[in-house]
Amino acid sequence: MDMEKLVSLCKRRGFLFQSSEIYGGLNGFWDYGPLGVELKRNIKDAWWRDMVTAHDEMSVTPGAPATYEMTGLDCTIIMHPQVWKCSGHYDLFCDMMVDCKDCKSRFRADHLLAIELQFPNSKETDAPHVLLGGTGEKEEIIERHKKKLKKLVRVHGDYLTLSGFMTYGQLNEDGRKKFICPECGQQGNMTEPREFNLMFKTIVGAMGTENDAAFLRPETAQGIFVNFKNVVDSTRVRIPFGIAQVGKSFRNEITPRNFTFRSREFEQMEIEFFCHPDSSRDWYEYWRDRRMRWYTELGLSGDRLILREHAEDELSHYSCGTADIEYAFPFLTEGEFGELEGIAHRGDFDLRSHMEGKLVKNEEGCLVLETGPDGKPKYKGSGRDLTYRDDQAKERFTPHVIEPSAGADRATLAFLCEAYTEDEQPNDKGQMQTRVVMKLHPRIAPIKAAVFPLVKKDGMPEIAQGIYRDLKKRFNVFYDEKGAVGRRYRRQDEAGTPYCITVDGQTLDDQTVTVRDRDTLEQWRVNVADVVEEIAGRVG
RNA sequence: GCGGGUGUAGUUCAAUGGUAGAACGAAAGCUUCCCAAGCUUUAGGCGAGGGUUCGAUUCCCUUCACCCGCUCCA
Repeated sequence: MDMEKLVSLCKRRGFLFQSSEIYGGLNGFWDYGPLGVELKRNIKDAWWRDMVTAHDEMSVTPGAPATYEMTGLDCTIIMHPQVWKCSGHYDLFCDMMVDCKDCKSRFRADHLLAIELQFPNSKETDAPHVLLGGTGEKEEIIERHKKKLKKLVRVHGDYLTLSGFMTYGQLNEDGRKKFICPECGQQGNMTEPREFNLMFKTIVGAMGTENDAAFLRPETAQGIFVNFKNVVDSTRVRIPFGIAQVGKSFRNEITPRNFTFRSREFEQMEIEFFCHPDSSRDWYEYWRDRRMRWYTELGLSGDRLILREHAEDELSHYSCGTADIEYAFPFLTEGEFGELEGIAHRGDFDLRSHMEGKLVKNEEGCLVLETGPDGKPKYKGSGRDLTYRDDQAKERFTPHVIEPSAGADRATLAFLCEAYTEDEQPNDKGQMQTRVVMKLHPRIAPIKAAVFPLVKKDGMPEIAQGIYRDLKKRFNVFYDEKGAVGRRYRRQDEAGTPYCITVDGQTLDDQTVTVRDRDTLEQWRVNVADVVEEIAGRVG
């Protein structure tokens, strides 16, 4: 499928517009049009209903290790700045970056390492002093510069590497002059480390200063963690249980690209599922499979949708298991997949972070409090007790967290891509014509049914309008009496409307109307009185 | 952020240093008994800002956006 065709259909039919388009647009921001807002809301509603309100906490859901409860939250976008310091986002998202002025490569100042070389056997008193730049292991960095090294060794003899890495950020001015770019080999050509903010910064208070800086949330999850105790205290939920939240998040992405796939303002659908450490692995597997099934059931086909378990070395420092649900978006190259949702086993990292302060992994692989140069905690936690007391087992523990975190905009985009179909259908003269049809699952289709009088006379519009009013009480439906009926059908095809109801001459005799299926073009007759139930039974 | 490409009507595209045309779409009317039909009519555009020029949609610069590649992607 050609992405340009989908983008143009989205604009033409009102699924998606560029934000602030009349002013030239704004990179990384998109608006949902009249059809798009319905589609996206249907997706969010389906998610909320399937995950939260329709969840049966009294019986064991198929595949689940036990019964569990689900509840929801809606937290603010701006939160206390300490939240992001303890969660690790502040350090991670507010980076110092270094660019090579020559080849324009960019590196994180704290990831760009320097290996210092000495040439003790050199006959020259002013023996060359170089710092090899690079990322990764020492051997990798030396390998990267091997050409240059060979030349140096020929002139100056063998070299010694001084022990210990230094990051570029730690180098003094002299060191930076001797630093060699790992990409192009130019020496002393890097910029100073510059601030690079992936979190949107704002000021709280009309007279606020930099001291009142706050951030728009880069994820919804933290609102759930900091409210964990509130939920436990106010709802009588017992572990295992999950808290769901749908809401906007913001990231100053370096390269927003690929339509809405990487936007700077986006909406997440997240669950933080709290369970006992001993059963966390089982719950992780449950949520991984449960979430995968959700997409499949709403129409994302098997071969374009994959579940990808992360390799050990790909895991975040706190995670002991992560899987991505990925979709083969048409704008990606063949064989590539884009992430729709990540299901992460986060252990007790988050709750502990907000109790104790920002955590890091030590040499033994254990999470410990990160300390600053003065030996004190770098970022202090809340000090609140976020452990959980199981009265029945008479046990107190810090719950482990399973996090299925889905992108609502990415899901919407995937459903749009999957739905876009072109087929050949005959026109009224029997000639084959290309038909564009959005084969959206009826449950998420923006318009559930359209009602037409076949022609605008003989009382057909009146009957059709009556059916329209009845349907409108329960569904988003559309009425149209203008022009040829074939044109009206095609319009609905592009909007993804699964059913069209047409009042014709026979209606006047026997009170039946035709129902047309969007995908098969089949038509069958239904009594006017049964239309609402007919549609209800089909759109769920 | 870098390199390349592209910005003309709602969409897809033309033409042009002398202020723009088509197709489809949209709207109105007539006609029409089932899949973008026909006839009539209407509305609608040079991404933005500078510069060169008597005059710029066209040439130049800047900027913004989109596409491709690189980079990045907790």
